[in-house]
Amino acid sequence: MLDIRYLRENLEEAEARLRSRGEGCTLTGFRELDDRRRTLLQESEQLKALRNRASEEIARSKDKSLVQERIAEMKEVSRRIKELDEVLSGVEEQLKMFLLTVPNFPALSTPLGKSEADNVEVRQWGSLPALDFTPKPHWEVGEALGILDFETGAKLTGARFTLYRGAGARLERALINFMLDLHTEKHNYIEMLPPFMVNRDSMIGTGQLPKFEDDLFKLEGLEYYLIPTAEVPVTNIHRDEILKGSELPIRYTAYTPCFRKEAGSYGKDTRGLIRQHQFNKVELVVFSHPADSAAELEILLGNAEQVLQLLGLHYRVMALCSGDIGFSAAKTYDIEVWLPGQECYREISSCSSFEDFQARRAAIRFRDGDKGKPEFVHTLNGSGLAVGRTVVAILENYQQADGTVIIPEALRPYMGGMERIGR
RNA sequence: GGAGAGAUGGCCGAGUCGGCCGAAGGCGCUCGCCUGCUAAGCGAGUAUACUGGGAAACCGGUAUCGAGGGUUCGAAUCCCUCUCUCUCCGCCA
Repeated sequence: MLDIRYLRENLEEAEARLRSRGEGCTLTGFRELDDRRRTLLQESEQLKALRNRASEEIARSKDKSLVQERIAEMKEVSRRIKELDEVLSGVEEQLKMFLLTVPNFPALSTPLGKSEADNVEVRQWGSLPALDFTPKPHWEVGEALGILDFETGAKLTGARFTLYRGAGARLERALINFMLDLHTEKHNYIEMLPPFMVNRDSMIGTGQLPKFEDDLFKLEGLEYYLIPTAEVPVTNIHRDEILKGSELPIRYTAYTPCFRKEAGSYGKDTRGLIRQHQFNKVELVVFSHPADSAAELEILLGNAEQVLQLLGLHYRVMALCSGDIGFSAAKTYDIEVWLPGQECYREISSCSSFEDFQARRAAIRFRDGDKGKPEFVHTLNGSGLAVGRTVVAILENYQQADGTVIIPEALRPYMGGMERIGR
């Protein structure tokens, strides 16, 4: 959510900043709604002040006829207040809905651009694997090894669900543990295991709702949603709290499955593990002092990159342009891993700073020292990494001519010493 | 699922027959005093949001005692609904 006072005082500037996200991001109607609200509020509050004074007078006064007169007057005042408050709460609801559906401002350091094509490559790490045969896509590798079973996944549930078997299941679990250990032991994150369903307030807090309901799985008969990312429960841990400035930055990591409807992606990435309705992810979440959030984003990105480096997987880092960053994000880096079987880079992590956008929605604040006003923290998060896509990258990059897959060294301790997945 | 108890400020906890209750008291915390040091003691302060005024310090108004609604001139206090927590029984990993 954007700062309503900033909008009030800098509406033109605000619109200009939003415009870099593309068409359709306007603030039309804000001024009128905001003015209307304040006019109604002032009138209502003045009447309430009058009523409070009269009520006190009634309580103290011994003059019966004066009391009767005041009561009669206040009866009318109360009726008027009720009328005003009904209109007011309607206007406030509209204003709130409006504010909740306006996206974040892109950060100044976010490159300007209209689409994915305008994203900027920041760096590459490693090099393309030298394979002396034609690499296969991971679904072929995985099916041939009997470790990925798409057909049975579809039988059990439907399209975009996969059954992992044997070493495949083990590989997924190994990666989760490897990532969590890395982030907790080397990068100072505290491990969390949150609920995989959250309520509506949590979804509003991080920005999934009210605008993106279509992407979420909702439980029948309950206001609970399956989480699309651990970002939601983990960021909301501190919803409605005032943290101590000295506690910041707070770093949490969490493994969770993620559930996404992937509405509007019909026909896209239909084969393999790339786009599933359910996938595993290890997430990194940081609550930062506002002054440090830019530096924290670089640290977070580095922590995610470390996973790929230890696994020896070639990748590039892209700075997303203003037209491509997500609704809540001010700045986003995507890490794209090289997939030789498909001859392309694919997103395996997305690391973002939301600045105070989520903090304002979720009321996550901090106070420096003991006096001083509470301020909104900055929130950040990133995948560290998407586990299913890491399996994809390993299968494609470490496949051998004979169809077996070498297990990256760093992962072997987590695979019971296994060095290679064969038939 | 059945029966009962509860939800008050950072924490504990009071709140009488509805008014003088943003809310006693204690703890904690902050500042000051005092004492070789520490502990103890003494004094003062210590919620948040919205809103009006002001360059600001700050001053005024409104709201908030789990959430929402109702009764009333007036609700932490009375009534209704919901949520959550706890205890007992049942069931269950």
